[in-house]
Amino acid sequence: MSVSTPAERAKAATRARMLDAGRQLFSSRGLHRVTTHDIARAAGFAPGTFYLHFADKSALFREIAHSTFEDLRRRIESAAAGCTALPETVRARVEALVAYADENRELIRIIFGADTEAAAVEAELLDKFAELIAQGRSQMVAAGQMPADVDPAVLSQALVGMLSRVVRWWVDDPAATPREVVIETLISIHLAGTHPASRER
Amino acid sequence: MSVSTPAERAKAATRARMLDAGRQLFSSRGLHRVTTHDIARAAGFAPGTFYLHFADKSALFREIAHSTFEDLRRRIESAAAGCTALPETVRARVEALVAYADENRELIRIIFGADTEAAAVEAELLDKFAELIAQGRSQMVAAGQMPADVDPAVLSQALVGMLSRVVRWWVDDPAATPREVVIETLISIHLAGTHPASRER
Amino acid sequence: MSVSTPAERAKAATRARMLDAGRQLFSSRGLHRVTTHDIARAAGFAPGTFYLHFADKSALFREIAHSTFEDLRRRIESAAAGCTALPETVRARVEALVAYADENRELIRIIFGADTEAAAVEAELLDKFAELIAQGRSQMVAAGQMPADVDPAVLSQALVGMLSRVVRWWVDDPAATPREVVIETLISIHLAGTHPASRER
Amino acid sequence: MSVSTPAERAKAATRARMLDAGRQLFSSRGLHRVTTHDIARAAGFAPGTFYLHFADKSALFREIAHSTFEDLRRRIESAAAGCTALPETVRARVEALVAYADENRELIRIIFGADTEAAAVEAELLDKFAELIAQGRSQMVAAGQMPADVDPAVLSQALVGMLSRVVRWWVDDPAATPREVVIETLISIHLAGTHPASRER
DNA sequence: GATGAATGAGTATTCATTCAT
DNA sequence: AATGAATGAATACTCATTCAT
Repeated sequence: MSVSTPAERAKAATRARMLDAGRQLFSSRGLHRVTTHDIARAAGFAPGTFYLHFADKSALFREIAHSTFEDLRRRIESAAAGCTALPETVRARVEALVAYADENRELIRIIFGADTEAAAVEAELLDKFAELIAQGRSQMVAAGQMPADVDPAVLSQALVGMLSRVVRWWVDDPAATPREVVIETLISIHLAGTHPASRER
Repeated sequence: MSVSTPAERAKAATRARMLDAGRQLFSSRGLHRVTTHDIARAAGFAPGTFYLHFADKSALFREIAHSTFEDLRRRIESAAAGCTALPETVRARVEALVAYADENRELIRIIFGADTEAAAVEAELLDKFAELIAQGRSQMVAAGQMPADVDPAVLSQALVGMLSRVVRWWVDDPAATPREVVIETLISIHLAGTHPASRER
Repeated sequence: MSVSTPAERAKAATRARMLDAGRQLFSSRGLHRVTTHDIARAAGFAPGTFYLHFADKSALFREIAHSTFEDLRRRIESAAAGCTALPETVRARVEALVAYADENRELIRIIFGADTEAAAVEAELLDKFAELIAQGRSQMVAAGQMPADVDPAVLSQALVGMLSRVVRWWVDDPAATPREVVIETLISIHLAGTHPASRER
Repeated sequence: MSVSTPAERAKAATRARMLDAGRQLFSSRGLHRVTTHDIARAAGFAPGTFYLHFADKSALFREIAHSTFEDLRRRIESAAAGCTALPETVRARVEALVAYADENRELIRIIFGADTEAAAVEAELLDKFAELIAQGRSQMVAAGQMPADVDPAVLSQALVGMLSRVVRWWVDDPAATPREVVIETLISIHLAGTHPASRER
């Protein structure tokens, strides 16, 4: 006994083609430079058909973004499924994230927001910020201290910011930095952040 | 004896009021949900007046974003001006950043991009990402390893991501986390990231 | 069995109504005193509908102007189709031009520029008109006497200026001058211009 | 006793500079691509000053166009002042017109409308031009042969159209046709038109 | 289910003109 | 007489969304 009628299957297929078209267009042009007509046309349908499958443009966008994110989450979790020790877990997760980014550059732009009109300005500013930090770093040569009290919420946000920023930055020019370097660096900061107490002092 | 004519002063005042209005509106609504009419009206002028002072909407936005960033940069650099040792430098910088964020919540949203239509979705996703990481962390108890090879570019991006994300996250609900906790956490990760070699191996 | 779908027919009908509305409005008010809203409203549609059928206002204008001109050209050419001798050809052409003007006063204002910033389009059309005349002239060389001191390019421009000006002037107040007088005068100047050598010297 | 106070002279000078600036700008860009700000700036004054001297933009344009036309009329009339016979009169007038066009290419574009929405003004001027020609014709009746089948009004319009079109066309590319060829051709058509009876029938 | 013509609110931008200084 | 900041009406063009077929 089939769980779907032919009509249902046809509808699902149309929906899927719209989602595909949306993914492609949003990742290259961003949310507001893509019209519902663009999406319908790219999917091979008339403008009105869009609204037979999605409430509005942002509903499609949300669906794409969330489903992409769930994909990524599954990848990360299953990669670390068999790991018990911390370092292996971190390594597995970071490797999964970077692999996903490498394979799905456009999708990374959707979920980590290389989107938007303001993105150009924001990117400039964050780049300046990176320079500022890099300059500071070059002056630093001595050893640091690491207190034991690391707030979990702040830490999470910090790691999110670090991972999303690095991944987003890397997919724009993957040739500039070998994948392994990205992975090792992320792992090492990750572990350092989560285990500061393990450092001497 | 003033170096500017009354007309020049009036013009500069109008410009300043437009900039203020823009800052306020952009920080709460984002670039494309604000019109040039909105800005002019909020500043107390007619629509056309906007174009007497700015080439277009994005020119105003860029000016606000860049000048705000320069403010922040100055704050950070002068805070660390007298420091020589690494830990003090890092502390001074982080404290300056967090203080600035605390005092200029709306501006932080502009320069670190809480902007945009897609921001809502992006924020949701990054929050899920944060949970994912937090969950993973709670399972982790053992010590990590830190390889010596930390790529400077990746590290910069990682720190930028970390700092901007944490600050942006914190200003949305500063009451939830004491400022000192944010500062100490950022410093400890920062130092850990920049001094991986200091960990035992 | 019709070759067009109902939708295509509806679209073509809308287009045609826009063209009609444009012809009417342009001829009485000129290109820049007519808005795309005016045209859409006069045709019975909403403003946005205009852009479903024309790229912009000047595209509509060009289409009206060029198609009108082609109409006129066909009228003139078919009127002179059977003529072989010069005087009959000239008479047939002039009569066709004046008849067209009499029947299509508003259109004459559009193509011969009773107003407008549409000068670019008008210039193109008058240049085509000059070519038309030059072509006619080249056929007359065989049968006619062409003095060496009449430059063909200058002559074409002179005849274009004469014909377009007289026709444009006449349609503004056709009652003031009988059609036959206009025709006979144009013919006599035309022949004189093309046959100056026939004058006694 | 001076007829003007210093203040009056200053005002007249400002006015004159505005007129000059207008002439230059209108001839190269046409009526509606020049703003009152452009004119004031080019004349070295602030925007508001424009309205101290002219009621509005079109008043300035009309003044420029009419005074230019009066210049041309004077040139033509004084050139033919001493002529009594028809052919010499026609020659003198045509030579004066072509010489003026050659020396004042930009001004020709203003009065004979190489562009512009200034059609209303242009139409007035061409009507004056037609009168000028008609007047000349009435003087020729005494001396010349005027056939019954040439309507004076139509003839005037025809000559106006011919002369203005040829002159306007020629100034756009004077190198393409020698001045003498233009002159001789215009004269020959002009005489043919005014003396059609002289043709053999 | 699909179509696609039509909608109409929304918005950036220009510029002739005014008027307080 | 000159200034120049401010005005605000005007307008082309876009696009998410609807609905009759």
